[in-house]
Amino acid sequence: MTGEYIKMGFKMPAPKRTYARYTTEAIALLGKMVRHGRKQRKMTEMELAERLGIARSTLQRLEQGAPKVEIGIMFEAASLVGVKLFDSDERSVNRLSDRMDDRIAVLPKHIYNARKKVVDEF
Amino acid sequence: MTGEYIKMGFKMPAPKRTYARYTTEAIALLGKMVRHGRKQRKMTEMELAERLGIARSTLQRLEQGAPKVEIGIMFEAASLVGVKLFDSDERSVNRLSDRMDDRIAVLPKHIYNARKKVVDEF
DNA sequence: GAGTATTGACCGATGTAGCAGGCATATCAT
DNA sequence: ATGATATGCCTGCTACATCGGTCAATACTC
Repeated sequence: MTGEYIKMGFKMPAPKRTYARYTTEAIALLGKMVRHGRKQRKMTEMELAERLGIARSTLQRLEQGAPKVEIGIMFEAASLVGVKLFDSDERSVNRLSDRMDDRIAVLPKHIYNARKKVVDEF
Repeated sequence: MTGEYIKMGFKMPAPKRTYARYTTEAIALLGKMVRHGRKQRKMTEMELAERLGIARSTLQRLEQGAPKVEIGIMFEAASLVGVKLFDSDERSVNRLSDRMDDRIAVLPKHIYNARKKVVDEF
């Protein structure tokens, strides 16, 4: 029979997560921008890490483009060294956020898909 | 005397991390864009979560703008629902990445700050 | 050149993000 | 109206990201 689950007495090792190349490169680019911005401002890794409240090792992973750093840390680092997210200032981000709310409000609250027939036949 | 450290016999609770308002709102905006993109494509939370290989609860935190989601997941989600990071396509990101390398190569490898006199005097 | 700060690369311990799952509510199709 | 599905919100468990540290190599100042 297909489609059944087997109850294991132990936890299976987590399948390694994969990322699309575009994702990987976007993160790497952001990391490089942070590094560039940091050097332009003549900050050492240690200084920036301290201002961010993180360990130097974490900042290193961040600048190297590790996909598993907290987005909060990454964005905070970026803005701290002068990398503009969204190519707009704070107010613009605010307005964009509100406009997104409006747009979402227009869409249906729930999404209903074509009923999936889980008949599992052939 | 000031500036001394006191060795505690136990570990102090981690000081809660704070984020600049700009950071918080930038993340919230990205989350809303993901939600908007998902609904436009008529995907349910469950569907998108499965395609991303994450739990629905994680996707919810992501769309709500939680600062502690992995940047890899956030970016993957964004590109999966059609949110362009960097306002450019994949090739452009590649070129930008290379150009960042060039720019960084021009800067000094190490940053040397004015010697910090840790004399702790007054 | 000597001296020193920065960086790159590791590593063990531990707090915590993500996961799995449950339940109540909202909102869609019929 | 009724049933079905999606969403909001919550909780305990576990793997792993972060922390804090060390060491060697680099490359800056003087």
